[in-house]
Amino acid sequence: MTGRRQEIRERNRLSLIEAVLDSVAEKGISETSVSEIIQRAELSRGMIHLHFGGKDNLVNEAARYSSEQYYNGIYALLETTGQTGQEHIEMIVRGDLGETILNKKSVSIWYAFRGEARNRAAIAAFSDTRDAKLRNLVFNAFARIAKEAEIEHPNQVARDATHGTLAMLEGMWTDYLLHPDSFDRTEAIRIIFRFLSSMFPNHFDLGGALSPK
Amino acid sequence: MTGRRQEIRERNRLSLIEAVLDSVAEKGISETSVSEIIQRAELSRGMIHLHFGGKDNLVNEAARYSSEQYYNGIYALLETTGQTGQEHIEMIVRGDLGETILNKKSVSIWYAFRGEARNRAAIAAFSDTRDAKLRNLVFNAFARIAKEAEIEHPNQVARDATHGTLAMLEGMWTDYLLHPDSFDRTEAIRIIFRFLSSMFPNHFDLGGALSPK
DNA sequence: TCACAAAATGGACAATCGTCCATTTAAATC
DNA sequence: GATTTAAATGGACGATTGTCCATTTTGTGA
Repeated sequence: MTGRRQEIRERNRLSLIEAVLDSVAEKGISETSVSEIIQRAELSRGMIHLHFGGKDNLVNEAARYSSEQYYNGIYALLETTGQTGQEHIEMIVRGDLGETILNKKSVSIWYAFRGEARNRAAIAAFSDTRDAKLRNLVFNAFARIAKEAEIEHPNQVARDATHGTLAMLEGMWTDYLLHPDSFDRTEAIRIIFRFLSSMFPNHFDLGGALSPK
Repeated sequence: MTGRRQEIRERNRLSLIEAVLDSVAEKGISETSVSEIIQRAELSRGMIHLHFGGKDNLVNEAARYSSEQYYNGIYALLETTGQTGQEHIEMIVRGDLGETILNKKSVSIWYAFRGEARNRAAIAAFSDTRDAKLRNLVFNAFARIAKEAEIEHPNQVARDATHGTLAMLEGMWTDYLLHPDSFDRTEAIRIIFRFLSSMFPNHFDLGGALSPK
């Protein structure tokens, strides 16, 4: 049997990353120590140095991993929906605010890393990557919608709609962070579509995307 | 000369709080140690224990102080403007995104504390207070606007507009956090008013508030 | 000016931090 | 089954953490 060695190695590596994320979610970054991590991963002290060369690198890898998980989740959803611009937007809004992507653990982790982003270039970079990818998806959808709507300055409107929608989603995440138990996903989604249906009445209503005429 | 003793005492107390905020802004929460704080405040090691009973209490006080500063800033602006709903909204939007309130230091501090909010009840409480006060101001303004606009369900619309606008402001702060140098305040403001002018075309345009007819 | 007391000092302290490496374990190869 | 070697272990290490208090400083009132 070959490869077993490497298989265990990679499993341990992943255990460390997941231990960091669990700890960050439960206790915050400042209480995520080496002792805390290896205890959760049920591995020995030296493993962090062996696999990552130090605690900081491990934390950075955990941030990257978490960021990739988010984007993969959104992207997977996009492949299950229709191809109109408004369908894409609806899927992104519903996905970004759905239980799978927005939950207590993910939001704790995300904001914990954000809080460190200003002082850790590596973490800021992953935060950015996630943003840029999503922004592109959303802009392409709004660009199509704005063109179809036959309004003036469709490109600028698409840019503004992208910026505004993403900002609103971001703000909804903050609401959830601060009040996870009273947060109302349905209401959050309706609010976003209320704004979008005012801007593009032929493409959205309060319930989400409209079929093309 | 009496009171001089207490005056020095309070100045030192404040120095400690400001030292915490400076350190959090520059190095993040996890690197804000007792040594770092007393070095910045140019005071002795024992002062933290003497004035606050421990480091955690001091950090909590710093979070409260910072939160109060924000609200005071917004509130001061409100007193310099007209009294229509749309003027209030415009002032809050412009104020919240203006240099005085939104700058590199304030945003670093705010997001650093947010990242800890999930794991420190005291900090979450201040975060909430700031939110609740602002939410109230904004809702009252939109309630007047929605009533004037003579639309259906004015109360629900006002609630949604409040929620959406605050979420967008929140999202703009995040943009600034991640890209303080390329962030465009004018653009951010225009985007918000683009959304608002779609919802309330008689009250807003891309430039902000409209005079009542 | 002197005695009193409040405030500030700065070092001692145990606990914990992250790093590193000599040693042990166990998979892979012969 | 014996040998090789990569991976994992866990304790030693110096540095740093936050707390606390015996001592010193300094403003206040007699």
